[in-house]
Amino acid sequence: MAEGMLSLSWNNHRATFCHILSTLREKERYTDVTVACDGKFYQVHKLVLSTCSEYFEKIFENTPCKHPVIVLKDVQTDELEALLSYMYEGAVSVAQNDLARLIKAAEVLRIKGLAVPDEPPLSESCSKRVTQSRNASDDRSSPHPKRRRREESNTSLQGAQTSTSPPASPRVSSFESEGETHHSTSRTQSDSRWMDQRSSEREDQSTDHPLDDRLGDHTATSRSSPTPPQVEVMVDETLVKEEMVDHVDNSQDDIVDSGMDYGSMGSDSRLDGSGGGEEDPSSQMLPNKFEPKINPSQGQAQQLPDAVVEALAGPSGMQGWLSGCEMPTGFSGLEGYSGGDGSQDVHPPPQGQPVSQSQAHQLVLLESVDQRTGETDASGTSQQHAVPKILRCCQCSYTTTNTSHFKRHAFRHTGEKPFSCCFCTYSCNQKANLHAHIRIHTGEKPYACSYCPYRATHKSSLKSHMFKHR
DNA sequence: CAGCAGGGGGCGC
DNA sequence: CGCCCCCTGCTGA
Repeated sequence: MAEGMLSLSWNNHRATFCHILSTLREKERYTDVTVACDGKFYQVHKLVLSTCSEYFEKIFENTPCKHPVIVLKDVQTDELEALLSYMYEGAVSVAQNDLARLIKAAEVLRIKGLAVPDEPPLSESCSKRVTQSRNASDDRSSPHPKRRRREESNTSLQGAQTSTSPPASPRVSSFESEGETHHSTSRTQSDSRWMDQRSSEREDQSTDHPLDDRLGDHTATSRSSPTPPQVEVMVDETLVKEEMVDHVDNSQDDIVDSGMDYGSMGSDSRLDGSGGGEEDPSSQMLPNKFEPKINPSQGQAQQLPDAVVEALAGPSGMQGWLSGCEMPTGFSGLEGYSGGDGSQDVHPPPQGQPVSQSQAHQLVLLESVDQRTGETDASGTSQQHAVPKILRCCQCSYTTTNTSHFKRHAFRHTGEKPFSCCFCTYSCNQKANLHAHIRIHTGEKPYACSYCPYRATHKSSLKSHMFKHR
């Protein structure tokens, strides 16, 4: 269900991080190492130093004390200051005359990106974008990881960072490029942008979902089967940093666990919702065809009362948010009473999987009752009588003769809300309700009072308003 | 005011 | 007969 997974990007993450790091250094907050150089002391952070230099990293590994003092002898203060600025900010301005001296110091300290090839945390795609943003003169950039590996295989790390070779460009160039890239792909100030972003993120997904689509029949745009997260994209190289899909997977695992808990909780506590008290005793007699076939925990779900079922569907609205302006992710055709009309599950079940058809049956058990004989017919095949069948919900006392209403009612128990607002996270199970909801975004107030300028979004509001005039 | 859910009726197959 | 739309009323904030 890749459609339900969103990749959250902090637009200015790198810039913010660098800025905060520099600020912390200026304020000497959280510093845990002192670098002494030519009589001067610099309060810095192990994390930063070890990140930017394996030299420092090894020093800290072999220095268990909490706040070591590192005395640098072969480095001058201006060089150290430049290198610190480089490490904290990713960039430093240096006079051309001082460049060789700075590189020399960087070599001594094995500063990544300057004297030592930096590790490639960037994804390949990200690297490509960075590369594309560079001009020809940017050959100074850090060696490409693959090329670097070759070099490392032939020479020592020290040898690879030859002083004769041009100094690797500071990572800041990469940061800036990445930052711009993220800006272009992750702005989420509006849901429409979010839609665009998501559609652009998945290049293979060519279908946009304009409002009309959303308001229209979702069958045409629904996805019949959930697709796994974009793992194949993640496995390649190191996209983890950017896409965070692995985190989503983990969260899904968590959801699985919680779902199991919910299931056991529901079966134990029997929190009776609205339908509990009025539940038809006959509903307890489950036809064999509705016996749970998936696993025990899912079978428990079928016994859940409305409140629990709806809680399983997710009270936070996150699912709706996850679906966002996308089409609902999971697709749950409620076989037997949905008629394959493209009912969609925007509330993924706690297992992190869309409600399968069989699962849906487990969530809501519906049976038809012959009005004259009173015989139940779960398969809905007793049509030899002309009289309308009474469709009775097994989860509550709802009865109707209208199959459409019956199916619609089933949404209440399955938690399906196929109609999602393209302006916010709201979703509902009736299109008309979505229309009414969208009025709060559009400001439309179609119901005008004929006696005063009052206008209402709901006709019932107007009706109550009209009492004032009577 | 906004959300929710059920009823009625038109329309097409 | 089923789908879809609109209407309506109830409820809670």
